[in-house]
Amino acid sequence: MYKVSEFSEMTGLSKETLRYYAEVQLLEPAYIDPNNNYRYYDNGSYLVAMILVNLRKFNFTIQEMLTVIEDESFENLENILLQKRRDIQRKIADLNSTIDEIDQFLQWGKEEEDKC
Amino acid sequence: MYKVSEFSEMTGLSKETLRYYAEVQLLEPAYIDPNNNYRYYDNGSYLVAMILVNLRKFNFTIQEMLTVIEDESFENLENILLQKRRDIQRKIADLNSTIDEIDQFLQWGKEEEDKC
DNA sequence: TTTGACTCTGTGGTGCACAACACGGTTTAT
DNA sequence: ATAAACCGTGTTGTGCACCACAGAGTCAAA
Repeated sequence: MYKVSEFSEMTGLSKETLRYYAEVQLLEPAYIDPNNNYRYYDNGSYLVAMILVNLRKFNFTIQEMLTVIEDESFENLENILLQKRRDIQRKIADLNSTIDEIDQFLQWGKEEEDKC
Repeated sequence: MYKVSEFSEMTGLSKETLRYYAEVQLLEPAYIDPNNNYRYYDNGSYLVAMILVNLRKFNFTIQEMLTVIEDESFENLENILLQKRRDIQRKIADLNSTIDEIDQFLQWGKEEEDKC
């Protein structure tokens, strides 16, 4: 059983983040001492935390992480990851068309210049 | 001279956005009636508005748009657009590496599965 | 002239994911 | 026993780019 500071160092998640994750029921402590409300985490928490750290890298929102965690069997994790993968590819496509639009705008600027 | 409603329809910028842009001195009205503080826009405002609408499409922040507008000659517009273009390509690269990481995570999941 | 449409100002809210306090209680090491 | 280090709760703030609303004044057409 680890206290927040220790668990924070283990996981790389700040104490505030851990508190926040507990609040939104994303990563609830394994045990809470009823005397002082101290939060304690265990190795199970650590596994979940590791997954969260990864999902965060993938730009998952809290809501998305919740849907992953709520499915305790992690059966849908793969599907959600694949969905996220498609989202990212869509974003890339959007950015590429933005680049095209910028190029058109630059071209338009050049034509205006030629007119002068 | 156009009043906000008319100018809003012309440009596609909402009245609130126009007010906000006036406030941050991004697009200041051509004339403000001192009697009632009504804001009036003209064809010059329209040209600027058209540029802003485009820059917004390119995900420019207000700050970035300000740097464009403050340079009245628009001499730096091309440079700024090219810089933005590079930023976007960097973002694309980041997203691609995120995809790689997702793929690795998926692979890791499969290996864990095999162990069972 | 009346009525409806328009305009202004000022203020507060939005969403996201925490960070940063202040204040007070608790634990731990010496 | 005492001081340092730790923990809790509650609240506010952050950044961005607006949106929404209330209340009041103003304008334009019939």
